Amino acid sequence: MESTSDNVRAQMRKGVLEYCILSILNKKEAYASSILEELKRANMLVVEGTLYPLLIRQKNQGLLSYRWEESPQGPPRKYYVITDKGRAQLAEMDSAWQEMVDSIETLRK
Amino acid sequence: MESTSDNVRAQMRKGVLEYCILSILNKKEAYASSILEELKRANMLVVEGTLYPLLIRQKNQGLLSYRWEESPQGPPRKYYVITDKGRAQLAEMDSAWQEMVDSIETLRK
DNA sequence: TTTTAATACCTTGCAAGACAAAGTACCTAA
DNA sequence: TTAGGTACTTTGTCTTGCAAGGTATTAAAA
Repeated sequence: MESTSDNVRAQMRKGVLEYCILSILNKKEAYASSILEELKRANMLVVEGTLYPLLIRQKNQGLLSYRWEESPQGPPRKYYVITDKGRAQLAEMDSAWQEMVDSIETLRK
Repeated sequence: MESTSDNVRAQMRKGVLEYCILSILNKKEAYASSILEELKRANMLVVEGTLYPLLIRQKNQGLLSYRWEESPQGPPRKYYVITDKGRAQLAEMDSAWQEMVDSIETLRK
């Protein structure tokens, strides 16, 4: 049982997820599960099957790097860190996002 | 020759296109080519191969209807009109959009 | 009267990506 | 040694954006 509203939100989230990930990692390095929690807090819910491939793509593009770190409990964590290239991309995304907000406002009048 | 910036913008546009179409048609009925021009004016450039299937999908969902009208020059035009269901969906999208703007702001801090 | 150009709509095939679901691996405590 | 929690990864499906090519109508030029 899923509302229309959920579909709408899910659809809109697409394309901005990369921006969200870079935004989160720009503040503080993080591992996938903690990123999921932060997205949840911001009402930008995403699932594992979406996030993991996305992180790998961004890493392959040189926007992120990572290092392994021991966990207090459970298996080691893969901490992702934003790179210089990632920060440059984030700056571009800031402009792109602001432009899109303006465009929508124009269309809505 | 395409800049990174173009990719970023194209990526972000995805998922908001349906919102743009409904926004445009909420103001005034329009045919595909005129919708393309309005999107271009708002810097939300889209191509025919994206727009036509999208209009058909929205029509099949009952968000739009259409009627044929003679053109002053050339073949007849298919004017799309937003339906009551389409307006309800647009209202949902307004909330969804505003929430997303807020979420991004939260993430960017 | 054929050809050209402009306008308009539509379809096909490919590729990217979101997601559900299932799988692998590590660690601790009962 | 099994159960449960944490964490990362992969597979398969479905949707959708888009390039490219196609069809149809009209009017004006050659």
